[in-house]
Amino acid sequence: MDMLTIGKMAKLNNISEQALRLYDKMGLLKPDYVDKQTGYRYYNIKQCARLDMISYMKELGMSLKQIKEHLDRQDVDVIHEVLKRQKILIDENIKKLKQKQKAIVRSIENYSRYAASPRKGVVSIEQLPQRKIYCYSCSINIYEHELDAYEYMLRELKSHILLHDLPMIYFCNVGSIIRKDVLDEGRLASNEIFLFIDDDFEASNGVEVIPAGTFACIYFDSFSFYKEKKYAGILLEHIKQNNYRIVGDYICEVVAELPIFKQNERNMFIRLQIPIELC
Amino acid sequence: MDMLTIGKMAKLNNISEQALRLYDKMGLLKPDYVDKQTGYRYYNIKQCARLDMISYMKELGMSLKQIKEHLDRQDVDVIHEVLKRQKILIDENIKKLKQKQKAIVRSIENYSRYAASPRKGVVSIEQLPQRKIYCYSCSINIYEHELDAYEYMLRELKSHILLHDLPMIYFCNVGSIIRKDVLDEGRLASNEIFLFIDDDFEASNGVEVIPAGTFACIYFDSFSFYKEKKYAGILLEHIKQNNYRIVGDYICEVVAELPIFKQNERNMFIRLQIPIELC
DNA sequence: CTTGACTCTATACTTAGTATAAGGTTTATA
DNA sequence: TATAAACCTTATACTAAGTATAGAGTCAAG
Repeated sequence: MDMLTIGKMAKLNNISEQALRLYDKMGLLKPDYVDKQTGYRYYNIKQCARLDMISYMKELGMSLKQIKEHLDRQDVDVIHEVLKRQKILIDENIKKLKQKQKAIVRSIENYSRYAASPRKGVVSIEQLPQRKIYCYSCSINIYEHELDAYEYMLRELKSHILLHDLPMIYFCNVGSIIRKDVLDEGRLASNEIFLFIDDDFEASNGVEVIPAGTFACIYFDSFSFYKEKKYAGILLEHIKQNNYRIVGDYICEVVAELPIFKQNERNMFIRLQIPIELC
Repeated sequence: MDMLTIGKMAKLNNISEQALRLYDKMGLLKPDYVDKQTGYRYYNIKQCARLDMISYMKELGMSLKQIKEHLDRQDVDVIHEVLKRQKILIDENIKKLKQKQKAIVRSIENYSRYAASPRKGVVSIEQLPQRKIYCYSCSINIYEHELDAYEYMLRELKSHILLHDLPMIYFCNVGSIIRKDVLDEGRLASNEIFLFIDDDFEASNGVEVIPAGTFACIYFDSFSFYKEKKYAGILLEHIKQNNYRIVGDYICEVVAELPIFKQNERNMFIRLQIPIELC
């Protein structure tokens, strides 16, 4: 019966010597024989079985502590149970990753749009697809306040997302909405902000559809409500001049946020959009 | 302009105070103002923008160090690049998780089979579906050696798996195969072990199909080649007695491995199976 | 007998924080 | 104005699963 030194055991199992020493110290895998004089560890090849079981359980997401407990308890049914639990976890994980993936794809599209956007401050007519949004009503009219209030509202929205276990990645693509009737009255007023969400998003409450259609759009950098009012003015004036008919709600979309900060302030790339009918 | 204490800033952003102190120390997010007398940190609500960006980048899988570097460099294109990189990573991740999920489902089935298996040592006739295996040839005839050699071979296989970047989870469902011609000569000899793999497994080399069909099976616990020979004898004798015709390779499948160790040895639940035709 | 490869223990370090202690500050209440 | 509650400070230890390193001892081959 040949004994394996720690180095050979490690190489054989594609694991580090330190890891084996750690397992020894934890009592997870004691060497078959330890030389009392030198402290040298010697392993039996058959101990690979236990090492396999350890890495299998590790792969299933158990901590070394948990693994030790179960192996100590000689618990036959552990694996079956862990497998079942793990299956559920992985299902959830896959679902979350897919959601995240979609949000990332949308983000990528948005950054491309930013890079290839029409000239800032110039009105463009665009065909936009149907989009789904998740609305959140806040206590104040955001156009009556300044950026501080907007930040507070975003915090509210973020807490709301967290509370409802929505993917945080949605948070990077927000917007605000002015309802058509309010706009028709010539007012800029809103107490609604929203997130763009996926088509297959499941939630009964607060989900709304922005229909596909023709939109008059205008792009600008950075943000203040003063600036938004200015560009909204240009956009509305253009619509009036061209005799377009407004057929839906006004949308202010944060297309992308830039990781550049002046005085710690948000640096956003905005697209205002109003659905129209060409008469 | 109201200033936020660390506690308020933390609560507003669903983050711990310690995390904020850490970000301060790292230079990732310095408070707007620090009282020199008391050391109290005071944040501006607008700084939430930077905190949002930090958590967004964190969500995208960047370390705090990386985030700091990019924010310090005022790097506009980071996000676009990180997003693209992240998309690829997530794709891979999803693929791996799906593979793992399948292996887990198979493991669960196997454990159920173990729990509800026919009496040990009794021959049963079973219809088995088509299965795909990934064969690995080893240098020796495994039936001429003892368990030590088998363990060494498993190590070889494991390294092979790692090298070819196959999911390690396959490793929990292995087997060995005795080719029909060898069996027909009345010999128990093999230098092939294999892994059961998924239907959609992509690899041109070494992949083989075990056709669906009727199998004579026998189950037993634990393992030694001596024991396998004994049960193989019972199985073959049964086949001869009943005048069945052997129509394919002999399979020794490790249905499940139990996390119970005597003298550090592997404790396996085995199913021997020989494809037959009822005459 | 020496050299090189190997092993030992002990300690520090990693990440992104959490937990806690001991002490100072602010704010609300009595 | 006194005091208590709530809050803030720094410093240290801890988490998980190791990795990296130093300094000293051991083994095997030539």
